[in-house]
Amino acid sequence: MLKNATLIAGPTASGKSSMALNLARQTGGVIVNADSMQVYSVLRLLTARPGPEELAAAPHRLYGHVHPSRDYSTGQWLRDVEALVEAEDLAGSQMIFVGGTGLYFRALTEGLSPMPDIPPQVRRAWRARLAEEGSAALHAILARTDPESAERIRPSDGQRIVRALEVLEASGEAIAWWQARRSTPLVEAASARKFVLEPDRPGLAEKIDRRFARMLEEGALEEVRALLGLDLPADKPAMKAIGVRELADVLAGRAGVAEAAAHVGTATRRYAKRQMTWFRHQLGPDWERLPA
RNA sequence: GCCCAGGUAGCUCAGUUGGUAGAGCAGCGGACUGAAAAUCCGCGUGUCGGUGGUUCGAUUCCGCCCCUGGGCA
Repeated sequence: MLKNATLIAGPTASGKSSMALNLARQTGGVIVNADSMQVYSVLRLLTARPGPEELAAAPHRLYGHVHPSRDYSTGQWLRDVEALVEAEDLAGSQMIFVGGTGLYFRALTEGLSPMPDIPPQVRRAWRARLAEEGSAALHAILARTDPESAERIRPSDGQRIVRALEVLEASGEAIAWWQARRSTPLVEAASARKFVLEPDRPGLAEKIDRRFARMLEEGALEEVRALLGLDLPADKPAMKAIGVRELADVLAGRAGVAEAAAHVGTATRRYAKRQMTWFRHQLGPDWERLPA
């Protein structure tokens, strides 16, 4: 278990990366990415991953190390962190986890339930049925096979319904059975310094727009062109990064740059709002809230 | 200056044969255990341009004024 780690959570564009960098410079610590999109290799600009200067100023780990064709996940990230600590013998060093994915922080400090591997064909089959039959029909199936989970999951929440169904089919056990247990947390919460950045909304909205303008100047369109060149299925997580669909529309001539920028702004503000809601209620009072 | 059209939510607009109003978008609140930048749920936030008048009652009808767009001069 890692002691004395530093955790920095915050909504997108709140300045958490530079806070982590400053801290790493002072302490000689290692920065570890806790953001579900910054793991993907081709999306450096669009996911606001640290650039060459930042990377040179302090060690950064788990950034851009995943090919977008892969289905990454919280569990995979946790295993990557574990392997990293092992491989580089980081247990005694200052580790700084930074990112915007609340679930990753929870997995880190509270552990994650063990889950069965899902055979790809099982996953594909349920997803296909979701697309064809709709979430309510699958919820009805879940109500028969795993009534407890069906009770907790809304009939409209297709993603969670499919998850419950695939875990049940792959393992023969209900997802609640798996979730009742938890792995030992990787990070000792009590000795960790935990920060949440809480920017004011209007200021954040401005920063989001300025940042996207900069992304465009630096070549975000080319980045999306490269991603599209991989010809990946639309349901790959990397394809869902904010800006991919919008800039794909620009490349295809379906939208202008200004229109795309407006849509990206809206989507990013909503994302930041969801992040802030998550941090507000899902992270405990032991997290120090910092105005940003 | 005159003649039209319009002024209703942050934006674009609907509507009320007179009983203080509702859509879309934006926004806000919330849920969250391997897709989490995902997925899902909930919520109109309003001097109906201003001011007089008619009326039990005006955002609605009438007068005047202001503003915006178009036309004629």
